[in-house]
Amino acid sequence: MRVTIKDVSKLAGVSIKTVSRVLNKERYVRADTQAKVEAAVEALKFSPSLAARTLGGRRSFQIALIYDNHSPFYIHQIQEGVWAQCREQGVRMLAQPADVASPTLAAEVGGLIDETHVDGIILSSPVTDAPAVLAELERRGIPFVRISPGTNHAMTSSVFMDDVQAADDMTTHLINEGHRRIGFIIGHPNHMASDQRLFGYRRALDRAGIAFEPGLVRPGQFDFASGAAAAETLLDLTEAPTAIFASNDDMAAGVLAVAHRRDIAVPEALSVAGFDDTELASAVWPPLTTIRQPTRDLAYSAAGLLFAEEVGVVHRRLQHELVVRGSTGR
Amino acid sequence: MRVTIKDVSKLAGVSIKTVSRVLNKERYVRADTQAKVEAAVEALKFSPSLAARTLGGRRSFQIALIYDNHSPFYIHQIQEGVWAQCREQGVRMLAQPADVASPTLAAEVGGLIDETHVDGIILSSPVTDAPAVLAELERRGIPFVRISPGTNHAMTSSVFMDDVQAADDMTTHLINEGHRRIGFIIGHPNHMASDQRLFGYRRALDRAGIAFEPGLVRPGQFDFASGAAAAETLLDLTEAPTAIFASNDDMAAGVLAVAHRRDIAVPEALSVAGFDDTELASAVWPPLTTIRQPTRDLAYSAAGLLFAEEVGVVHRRLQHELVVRGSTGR
DNA sequence: CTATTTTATGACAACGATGTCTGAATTATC
DNA sequence: GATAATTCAGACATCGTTGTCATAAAATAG
Repeated sequence: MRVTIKDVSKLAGVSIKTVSRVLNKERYVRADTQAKVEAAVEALKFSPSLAARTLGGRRSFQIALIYDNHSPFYIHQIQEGVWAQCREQGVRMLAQPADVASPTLAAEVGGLIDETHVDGIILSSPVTDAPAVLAELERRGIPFVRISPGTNHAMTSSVFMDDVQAADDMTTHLINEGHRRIGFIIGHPNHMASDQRLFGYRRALDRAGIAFEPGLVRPGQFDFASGAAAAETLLDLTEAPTAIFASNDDMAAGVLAVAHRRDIAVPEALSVAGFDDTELASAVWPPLTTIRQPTRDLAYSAAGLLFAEEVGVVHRRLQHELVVRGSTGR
Repeated sequence: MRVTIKDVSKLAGVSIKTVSRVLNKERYVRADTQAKVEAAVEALKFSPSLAARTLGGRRSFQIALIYDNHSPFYIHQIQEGVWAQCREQGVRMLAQPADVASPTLAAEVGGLIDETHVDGIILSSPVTDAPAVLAELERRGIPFVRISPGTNHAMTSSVFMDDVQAADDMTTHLINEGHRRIGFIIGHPNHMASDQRLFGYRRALDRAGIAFEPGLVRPGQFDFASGAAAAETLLDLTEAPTAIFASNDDMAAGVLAVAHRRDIAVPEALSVAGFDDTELASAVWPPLTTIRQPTRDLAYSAAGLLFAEEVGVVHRRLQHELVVRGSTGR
């Protein structure tokens, strides 16, 4: 049979309430009592039932991570970061895929909260910017933190990086290498970061006095196929770009593939840049010059904010980094 | 305040037990009573508390997926598949990273079960073959299903593919393309599949009457870096192989990178083959000839077996497929 | 038409923790 | 040394469901 708090209390010779106190590190427990209880917990290998703690108490020791992002790398890093923080805090993580386009998303999130009583929620882009979800969460007054939201005015904490500056950095890097015709592949329209990266690209061009050419900008979906498709049309231009900056690594890999197929030497004839520095960036040839987005740290940090009490609303910006590898140059 | 079963019962004009009956699709509820209850549930947007159901009842409506696999692609597909099945069954999935090398793993799994009361567990390779974990699960008598276990004699269900045959198929394919010196990169030693793939490679060579050369076989870790390192040593041989078969796509990507760096044309001067057909296989250049492992389906199937009652122990083999792309040929 | 079985519903205890309240033991204060 | 404040520990209600049992109503059997 299951080992319960009752068994522990019996073995330790104290009341169940005292065991509970030790478990929750409450005040007013004598050191020797605590030691007795801890010994009993250890001896019985007791793990308290989350269900009972949730039902009886005010906490559930669970948080949910809600995501809708089709880059496995990205999700993996996000999960990793949140999970690491949860482990430190002794809290379970519920990973919940979602579909931002679904009209029932807010209701589903509400149902999740009712069912699981989660103590808080981490929202990953693009769910960070689904108005219905935000409204639902605010209505319920449940704590939540957003990772890389597109809008910063919400009355809730967030962690993010400066997408505009990062895209600016990358574009400037390409300009400094002598490129004047730089193609750009936009990210998935659901993600606000897509606009910001485009904006950073334009800002860098402006500063360098290079005219913006709409023909050099193509839409994408953050996946390999759309990156390849965009590359095809860009390289078909009579005056093709000498560099292509894709809004994420997956699309940059698509560009590389097209370049290889057409026998265009990278970086000699075409420079290719990505964004995110996921595992993919170093798994392709040549390895991608990219922006190291501190994805795992963003996630770790976000979960940290969720647990930090009394800190109020925090908007924490984490530093990105330009990682120069073999895919750019002249 | 939270909507509880009491509110529903009040609105529907029945007892809470009757609401519970409807929720659990029990027998002996009149059709009109059922309709009344369902209407009330709908009107109040009631979602029953998992904690209370778990505590009061015999089920927790949760299962856990335990994995320790460092290929984000693979994990992603596994999670996807299990999650899809859980969604259909109205059950939550707890994704739990683990470290097979940790001496406390079995205890951690035990703690997880005690804490969450999960109804069942999905084990993904290599946790499928951690004796301490298997013993712990069997001791507790909790249902579990293994995905791609290395050993088949356990008294519990599993889903898998024929790794030996798959590796044999790939090797045979390379032989048919005219290759006689075929390098092989072994997978991570923790994974039983690594041995099986090596065995398939040898079996195909034997059948074709090609002598096995230990020098053409190198150890790997299932990651990019180890694949690249193995490729370096293989290509340094005085009589280098004309084809390299890596035990997974990540390592094959490493081989490709080395080939590119050394200006070895793929597939003209060197054929490269992978295994798994993850997203990576089509994101590199040239796209990898590989074995399509039905990872997502394996996971989906595994979760299905967990929920299927009364079927007893089932060992289900799913079909693999040789996917020929641009990285092999002559 | 009565006895029996089947169907349908409700009352109430139980699950295993935490929260609240109460009181005893210890320490601090004057 | 008496009183007040603080520390420590236990009794008991409570959280929101499901399981068990009792029993009423309806269907079936004889």
